[in-house]
Amino acid sequence: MKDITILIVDDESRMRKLIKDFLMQKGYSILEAANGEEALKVFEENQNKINLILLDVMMPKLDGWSVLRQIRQSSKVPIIMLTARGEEQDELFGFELGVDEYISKPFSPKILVARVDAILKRTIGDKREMKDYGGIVIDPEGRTVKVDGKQIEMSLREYELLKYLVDNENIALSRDKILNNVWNYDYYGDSRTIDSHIKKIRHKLGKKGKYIETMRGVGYKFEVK
Amino acid sequence: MKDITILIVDDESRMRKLIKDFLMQKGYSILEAANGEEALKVFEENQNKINLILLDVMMPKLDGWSVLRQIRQSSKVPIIMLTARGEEQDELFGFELGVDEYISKPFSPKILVARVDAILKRTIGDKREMKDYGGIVIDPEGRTVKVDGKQIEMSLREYELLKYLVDNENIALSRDKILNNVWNYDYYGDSRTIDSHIKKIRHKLGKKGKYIETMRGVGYKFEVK
DNA sequence: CAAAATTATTAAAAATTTATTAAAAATTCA
DNA sequence: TGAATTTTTAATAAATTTTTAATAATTTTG
Repeated sequence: MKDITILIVDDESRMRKLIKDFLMQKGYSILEAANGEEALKVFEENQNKINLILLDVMMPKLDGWSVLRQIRQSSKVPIIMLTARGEEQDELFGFELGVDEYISKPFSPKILVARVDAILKRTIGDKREMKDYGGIVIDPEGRTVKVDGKQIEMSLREYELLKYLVDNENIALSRDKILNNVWNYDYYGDSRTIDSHIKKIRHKLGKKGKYIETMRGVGYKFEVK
Repeated sequence: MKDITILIVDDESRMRKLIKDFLMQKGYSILEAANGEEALKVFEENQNKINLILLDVMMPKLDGWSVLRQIRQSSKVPIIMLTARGEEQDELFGFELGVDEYISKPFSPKILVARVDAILKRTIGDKREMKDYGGIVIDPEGRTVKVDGKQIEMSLREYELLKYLVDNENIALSRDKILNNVWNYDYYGDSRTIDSHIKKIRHKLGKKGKYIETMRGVGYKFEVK
């Protein structure tokens, strides 16, 4: 699961900070808004990367319900409402508008994190980050490589070497650098071993093997041509 | 829908009746208890079929907190606490003890029903959900594994290891990660022990054993092929 | 252009990693 | 406690990967 962003909307900065700290600790990226208007602005600007919204009900300028309604016109992003006690009568109303969950203040951080996790799990599942380098698709989580949609088998060193090359796309890498990064720092072997692997990788990549360019006297470079 | 049973614990019979009427109307089965002691007795006798408890805090003989504590020693059944206004300061304390939700009196029946529905949805609703991984069906509640409809016996470690693998479907898991997650963090043993278990699991899965892929130099990966 | 330097290719040796098997140790359960 | 089961260890076999070494091909340089 990679880079999940949560928007926290609350007028109390102390509350925002509290929630932010806990969620960041769990590895989530955070965006903040201090009122309804700001929330809509931030949401609009980052719509594509926001995975969940924590939305306070009681806020100046534009309250949570209004924000909720606006957002629901264009998005199904999961929303958790933060309600102060005594606002319960509105809850039913909220469910109809597509609120996914309520958390009433004061709440324990544990509860908050648990609910956030639960909702994200059932909405995003796993959003994996696969990169496409001109038809070479690498899935780092699954450690797989596909060329034109067909998976190819790669050994550990082959995979790591290819990964290192594509991670440094368009950058010429010296043999030394490659050895230090793909092999252990204390590797003493022949630097010819790189060639062997490059050979095999190129072969497995087929036509796209030419993306690995030989930099004579230096090393290699990955470049989509 | 399966027969869902809710235990209502409150010393006021009028209150019990009110809640009961609404919930029965929604199709739930109801059990009642008029005080803490009775609640524990009823719970013990019907533990297996009770899906949720509505628990009043203020009661003679044995108050709600004590009942909560007792029940939490043996069960994770969802519990909603009914608090009178002014008891809010105890809530944080309650969440730590495993309270799922609070509703403060007086409340609207609609709210009550909405919360009950919401909690049941996320507890029974998705928990009973068995997952099917290409013919391997896992029921986390029953801790059972079926392959092509036939149940297979699995030891603790085998089950946990398989569960960890399928929970991380399509993700390559290093031996370290596996050890840290399936075994204790302080496990010092040989990492070869993983192989032994993998061997056994694969054997038990029969043809589908090949879903557990060896990631040479890394670890293993579960992938339905 | 020829020699030198560098990389590609090939095949085989060496090293590493995993699978398998069986037995020992630990744990559970009646 | 003792039997049964589970888990771990250990040893060996098997499979795969990595490295090495030797030769060929290519590029650079004087």
